[in-house]
Order: sequence, then C-alpha cells, then structure tokens
Amino acid sequence: MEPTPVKNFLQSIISDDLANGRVSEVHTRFPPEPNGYLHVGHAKSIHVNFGLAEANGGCCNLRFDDTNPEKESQEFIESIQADVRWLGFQWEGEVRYASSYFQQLYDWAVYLVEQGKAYVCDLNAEQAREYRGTLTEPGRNSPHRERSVEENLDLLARMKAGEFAEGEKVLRAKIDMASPNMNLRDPIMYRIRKVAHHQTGTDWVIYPTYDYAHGQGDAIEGITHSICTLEFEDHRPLYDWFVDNLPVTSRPRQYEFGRLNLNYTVTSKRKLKQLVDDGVVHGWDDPRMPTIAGMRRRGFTPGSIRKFCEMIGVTRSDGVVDVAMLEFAIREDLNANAPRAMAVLNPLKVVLTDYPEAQVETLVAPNHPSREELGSRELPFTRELYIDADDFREEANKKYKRLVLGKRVRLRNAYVIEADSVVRDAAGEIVEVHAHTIPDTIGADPADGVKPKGVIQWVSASHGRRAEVRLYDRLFNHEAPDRGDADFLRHLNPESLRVVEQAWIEPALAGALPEQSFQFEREGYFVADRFEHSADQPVFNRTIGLRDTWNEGA
RNA sequence: UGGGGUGUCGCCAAGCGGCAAGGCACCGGGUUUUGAUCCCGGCAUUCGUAGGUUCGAAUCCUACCACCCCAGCCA
Repeated sequence: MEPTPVKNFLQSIISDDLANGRVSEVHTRFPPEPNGYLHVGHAKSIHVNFGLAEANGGCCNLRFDDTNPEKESQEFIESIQADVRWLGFQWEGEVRYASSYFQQLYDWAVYLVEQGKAYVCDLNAEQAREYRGTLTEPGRNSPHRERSVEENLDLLARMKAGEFAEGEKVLRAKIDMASPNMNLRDPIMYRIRKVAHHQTGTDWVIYPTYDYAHGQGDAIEGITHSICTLEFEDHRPLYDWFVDNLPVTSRPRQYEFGRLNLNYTVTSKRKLKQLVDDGVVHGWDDPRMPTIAGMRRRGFTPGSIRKFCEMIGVTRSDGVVDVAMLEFAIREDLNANAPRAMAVLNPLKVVLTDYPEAQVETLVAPNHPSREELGSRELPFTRELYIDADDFREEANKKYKRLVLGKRVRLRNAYVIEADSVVRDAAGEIVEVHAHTIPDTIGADPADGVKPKGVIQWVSASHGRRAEVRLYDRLFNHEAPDRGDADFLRHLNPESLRVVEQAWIEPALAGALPEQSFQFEREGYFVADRFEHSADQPVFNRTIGLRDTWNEGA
C-alpha cells in the first residue's frame, strides 16, 4: 500500500512540526461516536487521520467517543471497527474508549474545582439558556458561580454518588460568561444521566461532555495532531483551555478541515437513521446508503474509496463534491480489475435456424480485454440464446449498431449472425427473432467482407442460468436533498431500486463468490450480493453503469 | 447587528510577488469483437468586488460583498 503523496495544509503543518521539533512522531486518532454507521464523510476523515499517520511513519488510534450512553450501542461499535478494517486501515494497539478515562477525567474535574476553575451549577436547562445570553449579548454569571471550593467538592461528589436527579445539577468550567465565543461561557463539563453505559455499565451517573473529554483523551493517548471538522473550530479555545489548565503529560493540538459534502446524497447521521427507521431503505447497509457498509454491499472497493478521498483533497473550504467523482473512482478500479462476463437483463430469444439443435460448442472467452493473466472461461454456444430486447430492432437508422432485421451483428466472443425474421405473439409483440450464423466468424470477420456494425452480449438459452439482478440508482433525484428545512424525503428517487427477478447470466457466473465484482459487458459493474447471493440463487447488485456517451437521435 | 471561518473554470483543487498545475464533468477526433476502456485535442487574458502598493499581484494593503459555523445538560 503506497503512502499518499498528496500534500495538503495538514501535511504542511506536520512537516513543519517535525522539522522544528514540536513533535518527534505523528500520532493521530479517528474518534467516532458509536451512535450510527460510518458513512462516506467518515471515510474522508479516516483517510485523513490514518493517511497522515501512515505518510509520516506515525500511527493512528481508533477511539470511541462514547460520552453520551443514551445514543450509543455495541452494534455501532462493532460495525465501525469492521468498516475501518475493511477500508484497509489498522489502528495502533487496542481500540480505545473515552469511557476508559472516566475516572481520570473525574479526578481532573476535582482538580479544576480545587483550583477554583470549575463549579457546580443548579440552573436547569432553560435557566441556563437564559443566563447564557445570545450571539450579540453577553451572558450573565450563574448565581452559583461563586460557591466555595469545599461546597463544590461536596456537591460534585454527591452528583457522582447519585444524590441528585437528572438535570438538577451540572459541573461547569469557570471561564467567561461575556465571551463572544459562546463555547467559553462557562461550558458544561458534567451532566447527570442515570442510564447504563455500554462500556462502564452502571458505574457512573454523571457523564463528561465532548468538550471536556476530547482534548484530555487526546493528551492521555499522546495524540500530536487532533484533526476534526470545521464546526469544531470555535471549540478550539476551549480545547486549549482544558489542556492548559490540567496537569496533562502531553500537549495535543487541534486542527480542522472541511467536512465532505456530496451532491445527490445526504450524510447527516440523523437523516440516515431516519431512512433506516422509516423503512425507506432496507437497513444501514442497503446498497443505496452512503454508509461504508452500504457502499461495500453496492460493490465499491476499499481502493476506490481511498482513491476518491485522494481525488477530493483536504482543505478548509466547505464545498460540495460531485458524486460523479465517486463514480469515476469505482469505475476506474473495476475497469482495471473486474473480470468480464455476459448477462441479459431484458431477454429476447434468438433462434439460429441454421444451427443444429443438439449442438453445443464450447467457446473460450478472455476474462479481461487487456489483462491476459486474469484468464478465461468457457462459454457454451447453442441454437437458442437470449439477447437484450434493446439490442434488436426491425428497422433502424445507421447510428444503431445492434441487430436489425436483415442485418448483421457480432455476438460477443462468438459468431456474427444475421437476423431473418421475427415471431410475434397474439398481441403482436415480438417474442423471438430467427437468425442464422455467418460461418467461420469466431475470431474473424465474415469472408464476404460485410462486417457487422456492432457487438452485443448474449447467453445460451439452454445453458444459461437465472439470477436476480438489482439495479440501483441514486437515492435522491435532487442535487441537494437536504437543503432547507423541507422534508428531504420528497426528493427520493422512485427508481432508486429496480429488481430484475429473472435475468439470464452465463453459466460461469453462478460460481461467483459473494462480494465478487464483474463487469457485465455493455451493462455495467455488478457485485454478487454479500449476504443473499448463492450458487443456487444468484443475486447481483449493480454497482454502477458503464459510461454511456451514445446520444440516440442526435 | 457578536465571534469564528471560506471565497481560483460547471465541481474538487494546486498556487504563498514574476506573468493561472492537475483531476472530475463536458465537447471534438482516432483505435476497438464492450456505443466501455485506451489515445490525441479543446476547455479561466483570469483568480468574490472595488480601490491601492509594486517594473510586476490570485498572491501584499484597504474597504466592501457573498456563503458556512456557533446561543444542546449532542458530538
């Protein structure tokens, strides 16, 4: 795995820090809260944190920022680890938990109280809001701000002991209620929550806030560069305040970068959860979800996601990346690596009237047009086969390069055929095309010099296999589905999933393993479903269609 | 109207006083048993706007404008 050669502003900072001795090694961390599945935005953060560590010979921790037990669960802890590993990253040592530091954090809180820098406040949530002031008006000091150290110590101990009800008291840092930075108006360090924690059980009834826990967690782990997204920029003075006022043994620095926004996509955990809870999709790993698990099931590869992250770069400006870039990254990967195969999604029977009924020729087709080392597979050729209904017309203009009555077409990896007549059902619909083969056209052009105009895929009617094929498309048909406050669900693409129950696939495809990717020639890239595919009942998901520059009509 | 940020091609993004990289998308042309891939070519006299400094500015200064974030006992 080659280190990222890309240079961004974070790398510049790190290079400087290394050069001037501020740090002797690089230690980053990826700190998700286990309250949902990781999505493509997290992939960027993972790529930044692990990538920077890797590129500078350092390491990166995986730390669960589990300070709010109400929203978190073990399910998410497991899925997150699986996703990070799948992306190909390895964290330093064991998985870390902010909750492992609860005792240390508490001791430090006592320390701040002793220093007169923290106090217990009895204001309820509503009162606290009033005292906090507004963006343009300063706040007012809490009436409890000047409690004695002894009283604060006693109250804090009793908070910890469970003597007070939720919301009755909080521990606040004593900073500046008039600060223009709202985060510095005596921010809350501890709140009472009488709920069990997924890691610490019922050991605690008070839980530290993100602001109080994060920087200290970084310091405990020896994190040198604590990288987060732009919205935390205003928190940096607070981050620094805690680290500077506590006897921590290392001094981490926080840096912020712009979070990833993708058009035609929502990446807010709340909205993703809603899609799952409302049953709009079939779970966090639905192939239409921008979650890592969903993308994996859709057929994205770790390499394509990493490539995408490299393409978009890391800056402090917040833009909206075109989802076409993501699509490019996966096409590029799959074009280079996915074996080719043939499948017919909308079958139309073709009978080769000159081809003996009992005859079966075993043709050999290369698995990749330019990578011989990917081998080849056998392709049974028979009198009856299926082609895609879109690949036949009774008549067409010169631009149409497929099968036309009275004209020729190349069957991919097989013969050139010529269409002679059609068979219709009672309703007048074409149900069969009768054609004949042009002799000696395997690997050769017709001897009479009349070359076919195009090439189409096919599957033997007698030797082909049936498969379910799920055609996925973007979940939203609006560029910015969550812009504004209106319900983002109204922008759902009604055709984000189309299931083809009975597609025909060439026999070799039945041996596909779950998560194996293929290019179904002329159709797109497909992956055998991670959970529901089997040799008996093959299921393929369309990852992404082939680039299509054909303008019919033009 | 407080504080913190960001503004370079439709999108992402280099550039850090010497005369606008690259990628995506798009548009031409060539090769091709995938209308794919691949290959070649095109695509910002201009860097949010207006002034100023300078021989010279996207890069420095000033003012203005636009957009994003902050008033959770969420992260």
